[in-house]
Amino acid sequence: MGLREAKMERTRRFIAESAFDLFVAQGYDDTTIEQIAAAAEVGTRTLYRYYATKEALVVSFVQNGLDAAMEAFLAQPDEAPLPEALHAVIGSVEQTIGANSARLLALYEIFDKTTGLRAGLADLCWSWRRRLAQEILRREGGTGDVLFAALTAASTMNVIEVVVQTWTSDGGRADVADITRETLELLHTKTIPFPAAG
Amino acid sequence: MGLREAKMERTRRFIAESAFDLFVAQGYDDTTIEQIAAAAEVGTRTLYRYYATKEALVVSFVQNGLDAAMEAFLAQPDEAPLPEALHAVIGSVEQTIGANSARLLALYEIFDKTTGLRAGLADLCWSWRRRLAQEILRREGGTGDVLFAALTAASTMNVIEVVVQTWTSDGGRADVADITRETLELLHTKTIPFPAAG
DNA sequence: TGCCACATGACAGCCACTGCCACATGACAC
DNA sequence: GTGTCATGTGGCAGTGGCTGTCATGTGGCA
Repeated sequence: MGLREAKMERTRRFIAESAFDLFVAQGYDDTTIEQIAAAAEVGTRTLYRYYATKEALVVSFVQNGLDAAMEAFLAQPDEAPLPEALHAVIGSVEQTIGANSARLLALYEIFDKTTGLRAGLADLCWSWRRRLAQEILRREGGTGDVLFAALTAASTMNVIEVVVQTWTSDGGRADVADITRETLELLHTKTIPFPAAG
Repeated sequence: MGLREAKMERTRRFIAESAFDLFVAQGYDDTTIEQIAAAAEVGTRTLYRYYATKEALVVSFVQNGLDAAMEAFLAQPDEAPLPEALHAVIGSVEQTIGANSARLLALYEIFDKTTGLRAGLADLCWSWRRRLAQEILRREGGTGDVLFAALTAASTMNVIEVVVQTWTSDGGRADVADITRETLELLHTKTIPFPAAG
């Protein structure tokens, strides 16, 4: 990697960090792009070359975690049983939470206080879920049914949501491993009451 | 209902219609609020009193359909079995599709061409799903587990998504009843491969 | 060292959205 | 009908997110 790319990567990270700090300190809505750019020591035009929207500055942190989870899934060989591959996803999430607990708590506080950010988060989860469904379909040989893949992906996303939600609402005190274990156990004890076909 | 409220309701509808027509004719991004306000014969300031954001002008149509579906669920007595209540939701969606086929197709074309609208739609589905999970939890006496409610709501939302997706991607030619029947049948033939608890 | 590609940042401008205020118009009492 | 009040309406100025464009500066490479 050349000196140029390295500097850009550093700048990219610094911008996100600066934005994050400002959001925590004075809230998302009350922070302007100009302030972030000033704190990150770049022009506003440059900032927009790194992050397309203000929302992206917040969402990028969650995106990084979800990207890692997707990579963990793709790292599993296609021959491995699907539940095992999905377990790798959950494992990646556990690891992400463990490695960024403080930041995650602050992050979810920002999301909580800023209703306008919910859409961006929902969209991110939606895209990720869609992507996972595609990959599941590919693993199954491309001949599997779409609904099965969609439901499986949705369930996985749901586990992640519930785990993160439980963990954060507890203030991050509980052990993530305990929460996921309990959540996954619940998954096996209950069945979804699907409505009957007309 | 007084003369005043009636006029406001008419205005409200007329604004959404005008916006919809413009979006179809020249695209979402290329339509300004001023144009919509002019077409609806109101001031821009007034328009914002009816719809908080430009996005809301599009999303409101989907929202109406989801609202009806939620009402159909709530109309079921608490004593009715859950699958039956959920079936009422699907039924409501079927009905909505049948009664607004032309508009729905145009609507989803707008969503397709405008990537920026995806977030609003995802957020809407997210809120609805969350609400449904709450109501399921309430039906079960409030003592049920959160994950079960969340998964059930997610599955229901998934069925709706898949049905609508299948129907629209077919150009609205197929019979909605056939699609839902096949979708619900699939739900019973496959089980989700939940990962094992750690 | 000179050239090129490209990252940067300043400036002007668009447009979604908001606060504020004057005005008009239903609703209601008399 | 008429006065009065509550409330819907719309204009105007302003904020801030975001974009196109262009001159400038800097790393990369011959």
